[in-house]
Formats: sequence, C-alpha cells, structure tokens
Amino acid sequence: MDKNKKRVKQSDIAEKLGVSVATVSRALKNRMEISDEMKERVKLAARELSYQPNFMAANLRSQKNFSIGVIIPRIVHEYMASIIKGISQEASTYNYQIMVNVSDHSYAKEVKAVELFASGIVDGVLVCASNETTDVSHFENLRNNNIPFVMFDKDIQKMEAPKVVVDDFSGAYRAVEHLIQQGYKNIAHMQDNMISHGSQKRMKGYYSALKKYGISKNQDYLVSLQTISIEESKRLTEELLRTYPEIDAIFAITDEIAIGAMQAAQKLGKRIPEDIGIVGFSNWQISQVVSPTLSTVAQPGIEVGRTALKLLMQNIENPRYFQDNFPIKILKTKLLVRESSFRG
Amino acid sequence: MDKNKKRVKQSDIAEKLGVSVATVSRALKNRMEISDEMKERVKLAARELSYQPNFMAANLRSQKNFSIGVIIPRIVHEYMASIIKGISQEASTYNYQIMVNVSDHSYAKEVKAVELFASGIVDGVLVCASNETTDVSHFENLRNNNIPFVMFDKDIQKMEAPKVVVDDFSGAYRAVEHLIQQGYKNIAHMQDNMISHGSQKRMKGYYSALKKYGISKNQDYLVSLQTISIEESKRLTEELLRTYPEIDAIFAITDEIAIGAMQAAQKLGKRIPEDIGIVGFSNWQISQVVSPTLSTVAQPGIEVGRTALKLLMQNIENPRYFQDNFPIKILKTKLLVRESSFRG
DNA sequence: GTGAAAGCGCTAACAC
DNA sequence: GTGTTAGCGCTTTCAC
Repeated sequence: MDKNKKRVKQSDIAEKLGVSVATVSRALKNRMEISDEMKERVKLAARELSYQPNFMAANLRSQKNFSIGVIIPRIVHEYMASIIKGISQEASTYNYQIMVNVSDHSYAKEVKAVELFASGIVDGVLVCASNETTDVSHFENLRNNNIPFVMFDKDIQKMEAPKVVVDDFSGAYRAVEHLIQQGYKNIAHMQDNMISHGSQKRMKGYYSALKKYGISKNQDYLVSLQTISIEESKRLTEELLRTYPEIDAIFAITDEIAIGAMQAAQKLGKRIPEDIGIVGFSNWQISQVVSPTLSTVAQPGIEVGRTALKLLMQNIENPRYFQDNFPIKILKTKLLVRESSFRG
Repeated sequence: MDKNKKRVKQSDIAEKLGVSVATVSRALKNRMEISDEMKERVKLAARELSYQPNFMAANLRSQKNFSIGVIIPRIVHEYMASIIKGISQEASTYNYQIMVNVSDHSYAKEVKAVELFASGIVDGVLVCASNETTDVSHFENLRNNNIPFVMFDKDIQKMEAPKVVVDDFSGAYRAVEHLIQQGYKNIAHMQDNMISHGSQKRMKGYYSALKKYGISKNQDYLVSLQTISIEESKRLTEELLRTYPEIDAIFAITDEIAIGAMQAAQKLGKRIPEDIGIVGFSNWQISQVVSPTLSTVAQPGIEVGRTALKLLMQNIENPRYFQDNFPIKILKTKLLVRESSFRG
C-alpha cells in the first residue's frame, strides 16, 4: 500500500526545478510572461512527476468550481433523462461538471438540495421544481448567495427567474386541431390532477382549438387523473367511454395516459383510429411501439437542457447578465401524426 | 445589486462575539469541548449574520468533498436511470452528492471523465464502462491518486476492482428453462454483437438450459444484431422465422430486441404465445404495455446502484477495506412470466 | 521573466 | 473550554 506516497504538488515541481511555485503555477497556466523555455521545463517536470492539479485548492482561491447543480424531481423518466443529457452535453463544452440531485417530488428534499447548492459548492443551479412545490422562498437562498439559477420544464408562475419551458399551449392546440381535421367531433381530454402551469396550458390549448373550430365545450369530456399511470387511465377511460359512447377522440396529457386510453378503447371493441382517435404528449419511445403507433406531441428534451445550461452559463460568466429582467424561453413542440389518429 | 455584500465567514462571527475562529468552528461542529452556552451564542450569531459555511475551504482542509463521481455510458436508458436513482438514494443517506458524467459510449470521453475525477474533485468513483472500452489503463489514474472506485453493471474481466453486476447467467438460464417447461422445443436466441461479458453470460445461460434439458444446440438459431433497435430486431427475426419456420420460441437479450421479435412474429401471422413464445431481458416499462405483455428477466437497477454506492463508501471510509481482494457482488435477476410465453 | 509573500476560509494540533 | 498558530495547495499582487 502506497499510503505514504503523497500527491505531488506545484511546490514539488518548483523544488525539483529550483524555481518558485509562482513560476510553476504561471507556467502551467500558460501565462505569457513566462518564457517558452521555462514553460517547457515546468510541463516536462510536471509530467515526469505525474503532477495532478488540486482543484479544491484552485477553486478555493478562485471561488469557482466549474460545476453546476441540477435539481430534478425524477430520474427514471424518459423526458427528464433527455433533458439531463442535453445539460450534460452542453456543460461539457464549457468544461463544467453537473451535480445531480433528485428531489423525488418531495418539497423537503428540494429545499435541502437548494440549500446545499446555495452553500457555494456549485457555480450555478438548474432546477425543475417538484410537484409539491408551491412555496418558492427557498430559492431566495440562491439569490442571497449570488448563485445564478435557471428553472426548466416546470413553470411556477410567481417565481421570477429565467425559465426554459416547452410550448404546451400550441402543442395541445395543434394536437386537437389535428383531431378535428381528421373528422373527429367529440373530443375528450384526459389530464393530470396537477394544477401545474403546464397542465393548464395544455388544457387551454385543447379548449382553444375546440373554440376555433366552433365546437362547444363539454365539461363531461374532461377527466382528471389522481395518479398518473396506465392502469388508472385505462380504468377512467373505460368509465368515460361507457358513459359517453359518442366520444370519438381523446387528447391525453401524457403518452402514459394515452396508452391507458388506447387499452380501454380496445377493450371496449373500438377500433383505433377508425372509431376513436387518440393523441398523447411527450413522444416517449413507447409511443412508437404500441399498436397502433401513438400520435403524440414531441417535447425537445435535449434542447431544453442545452438551452437552460446556456442561459445559466451566460449568467455565470456575466453576473449582471439578466439585470433582473428574466427571459422565458419557450421551445417548440412538434406534433407527430402516427396511426392512432390518422384516418387519411 | 449587492455585489459588494461579501459572504459572511467564521471570522465575522468570531469578531462579533469577541472569540476566536477556532471556537466558532468548533461550536458550529458541535464539538463537546465547547460549552453549551458558547454553542448557543455562536449559532445564534451565525443565524443573525446568515452565515453559510464555505465547503470549498473546509474540503481543502479536510481533503474530502463529500461527492462521488459517476460515469455512465448513457442516461436516456431506463435501466441506467434506475441505477442512478439507487446511487442517488443511497448517497443521500451519507450526505454525499453525485457528479454524473455521461461518456456516451465513447472511450475518449470516458478517459477524460476518469482523469477529471482522478484529479481529486470527488472522494470516490462509480463507473459503468462504455461499450468501446477494452483498454482499462485509464483507471490506473484513480489508483495512483488513491481514489477508490467500484465498477457496476458492465463486468470487464481483466479489470481488477470491486464490481456490482446482475446474474446474467442464471437469469438467462431460468428464462430458457421456463420456455422449455412451457413446451417450446426450438428456441432461438437473439443477442447483441457486443462481446461484453454480460452478453456472453446470457448466451451461456441459454445454452446451459438447453443442455440440461437435452436439447441439442443449433448454431442457426443464434442471431447477433449489429445495432440494437426494434427495427433491426424485427428485420432479422422475420428473416430467421422465414428460414426456420420450426422455431417456436425466442429468448432475446433485451426487451427492445424481444419487442422487435414480437412484431416480426405477428407480421408473419404467428400467435403469441400459442405459436411462438418470447422472453426478453431487463423489464422495461414498455414490456408491460406491449400486447401481449412481454415476459422478461427483471434486473434490480436500484439495488445495483445502492450496492455499488455502499461498497464505495466502505472503501472511502476505510481506505484499506478491500486489501486488494476485490469483491464481486452478483445481484439476483428475477423471471417475470407474462403473456408472451405462458400457455398454461 | 521570475520570486516572495500574502492570503482564499476553514480545521486541527498544541497550548493553557 | 477556549485561544494561538500553522497550514491545506493554489493564485495573485507586488516587487525587482
């Protein structure tokens, strides 16, 4: 065991070369005041001694740590994972690392995560609030410590901060418009029970499309799920379709719900898309595999991640970048018409 | 802008109270040599000044940073995400953070990530090697810097390190045994082209079950996919079933491949499970949604993550814990019999 | 172009 | 119980 083999530091290089640590530090950082010859000597020695910089020390000095904190409610979730992928990709172009903290949709955990990140172990924070989060005072911790942050995916209205979200409204609008154009008349909407801004926007998009095409709204065609799951959706959809057999289309707020709806429709002997059209939201991989394939509204997860990180980096590089004028980036969703809603 | 509002530090508290920084530091850490009264005074003052500890400074001193690096090949991947979830859960019980670095199955990126983590910004590393990784010399960086690490999911044979993997062999064995017990006779195996240890184990499990039940092995029933995708699997399975119509069961190395196989079988007018039985591997959510539902071998992702992190923490807490005698934890897989292979 | 020296904020060894 | 002091390893004035 080489427990006594200490890590080589700049002073070791300095000693070996008979120069000062300052020179070593500068040479390693390629400062131009150092002669090329010295740079070479230092770098050579560094390699010989297999020197590895100690970032903790450098960070303490420079008050930066080249890492950003990411708070998300879930990780086993295709859309979230794709956002992380985007964040991760973009971060690496800045040579930044990401620290991922999963709140598990617990407000308490989110608060803890925010406090931790506010303590200075990261240069900035990206956060997607949990479903439980209504009080947003914990984010003041970040402000007080001058840690810039950007919110993504979930838009908490009263929160003043830079945000990156997707266009829920027009995504929903186009989905419903498409159903109408396919000749469907009685279009139901399955939503979650969240009073989240995104859910509301989707609902508004749904109603707006109906209105535009002169279809009067029917409260009975609106169903809210308590828990989001295929089973729950299947159960409620079956109930809905039995009660209102005239319903010939469903716009579901997520693919999961859409698939439950498909299963219910099929169970009742309805043909998709002939008898009933179905459109989901998110474009999960699963939506291409079910039979018939599911039409859905694709959300650009990777782009959301990249955009959020870019915004954050601008704020990190220039602390007064936003000047209290917080941008809200709304990324475009895209309707993908597949079998479940296309009758030509 | 309160740019000149400097962060309050221990010395500010000390000054305000007329005590030394040492006392403040100790009081905040609840050391018992400090009187309760002083602890109270210090904590009160800390709160009044809204003091936030500077972890960078503390870390530099203590040479710890309470974070561990995680290197994974992909993140948009249900099984990986569940492993991360497990790591994340367990880490939080130790008050550790995780730094996630995605290699994207690129050897070069993996090397970079290892080097970064070897530089001392984390107390330990968990790594799942990329598919490109055959040379493992980069991990020496971690050893040289006394950064403990644990490998998970992917078992690179020549790599001597603590490992956490799942029992691919017996998972595959039981899947095939189940098919045999259901009366299937001509069982094909669809695998990936990776020469990965896991794939090989599954193949061995497949052959071993056949042998056990006296079924002679037929090389023609073994298909390797160049790229893993539903389409590719569908194409190759169709080819396979056209060439060898006697095949009445398929054991696929992933759920993705299994689903492609299901689609091919259905396209050829074969009924599942009556005419052909299919079993996958991984228990993706999708496997419960396809019709018929897919039998599969579940891998305990969360457990893999938790176990890997626990092993790592033991090594962090006691650097000579493993004494060069590296454990390999093999977690149990579980066969889930669903519709696609059950004919009662 | 290079060196000396002063910290970054905190912890810990050693006093008393 | 509390203070003094000496760093952790690096960066950065300020000299020369």
